[in-house]
Amino acid sequence: MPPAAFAERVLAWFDVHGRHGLPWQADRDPYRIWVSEIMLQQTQVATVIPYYQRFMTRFPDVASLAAADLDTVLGFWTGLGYYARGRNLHRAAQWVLAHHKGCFPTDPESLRELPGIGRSTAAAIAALSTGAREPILDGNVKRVLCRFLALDLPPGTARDRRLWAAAEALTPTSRVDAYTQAMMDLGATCCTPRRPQCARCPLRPDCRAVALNQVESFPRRAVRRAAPEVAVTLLAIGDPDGRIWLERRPPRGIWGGMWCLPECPPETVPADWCARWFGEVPASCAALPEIRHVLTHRRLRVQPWQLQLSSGWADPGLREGVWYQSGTMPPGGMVKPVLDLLAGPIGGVQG
DNA sequence: CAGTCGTGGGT
DNA sequence: TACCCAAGACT
Repeated sequence: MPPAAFAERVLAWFDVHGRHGLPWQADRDPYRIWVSEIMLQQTQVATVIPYYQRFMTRFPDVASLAAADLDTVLGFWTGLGYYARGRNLHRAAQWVLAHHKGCFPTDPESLRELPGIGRSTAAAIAALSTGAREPILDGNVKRVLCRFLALDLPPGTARDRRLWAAAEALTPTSRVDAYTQAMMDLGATCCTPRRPQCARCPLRPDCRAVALNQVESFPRRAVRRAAPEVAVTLLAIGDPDGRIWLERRPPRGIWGGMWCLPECPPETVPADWCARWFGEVPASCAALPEIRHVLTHRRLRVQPWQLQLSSGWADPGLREGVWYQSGTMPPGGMVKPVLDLLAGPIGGVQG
């Protein structure tokens, strides 16, 4: 099957069955496309849409994003996960202001200089915003090509080399923007990881995985170890005004740059920790129901404690953070377990 | 280069 | 329930 025929079939399918009304498809503004591509990394379309709408309303152009505080940006990223994307997005916007006079680049070389943009994302932005012939290789395309070629290699650089070569060879010379969107749509809605709808696939007649009757065997999966369980103790310390103490997590690592309840080291008694850092033994100290929170590489057993300070001048002095009134504007991005606690046990009781 | 980085949804 | 995985990039 010649490459031109491959693209023709994919495009014909796309014209009828592709997704055409997505919020980031209204125009070819590279800034808008960029934000969508970053949000869509490892995140499904349905999850992204509300976040994208809010984000674009608050940051309609790269200048407004660059001018904002990182806290404000991460506030709009709260709940999306992989918060390095938000941090990189903010840094990249400032890079564009400094090095491109606020005009968002569309060539792959300039795009690759921006933090958070790898080879595939750079190609996607270029292809979608200008129609340049730049092959992409995201998870959708990898799955489609692994099946079409019955490529029986484990995940890794060797397989990626083959897939990039195939993607390059199959990318057409015209309608590249539509083709790029088409391949992603095909993978997301037809050539799905499980229960693929091969009967509706334009590539079925020439799909080698179909010929082998082993579509779901491709792509080969990585052997993955179970995420280890980690115990985390979070302290919800209330002041006499009913506010909760929040701290910003270090810029790297889990929940980097996000606001969270202070972590009490294991083997340390919460009341002692409070006395150590707040100079006051709390008037009350009670354990709340454990929260189980799953991340990619860890399963957290979050043990929250609720502590109440009685001193009218309670001020940690020794720690960086803020007193947060539940229900008001958060100081920045908040992590999911803390959101849950503030919406439930903490916010409800403390008001 | 293998490990790291969130969260929600589907099965 | 406990997996799997979803428009990857970075170290």
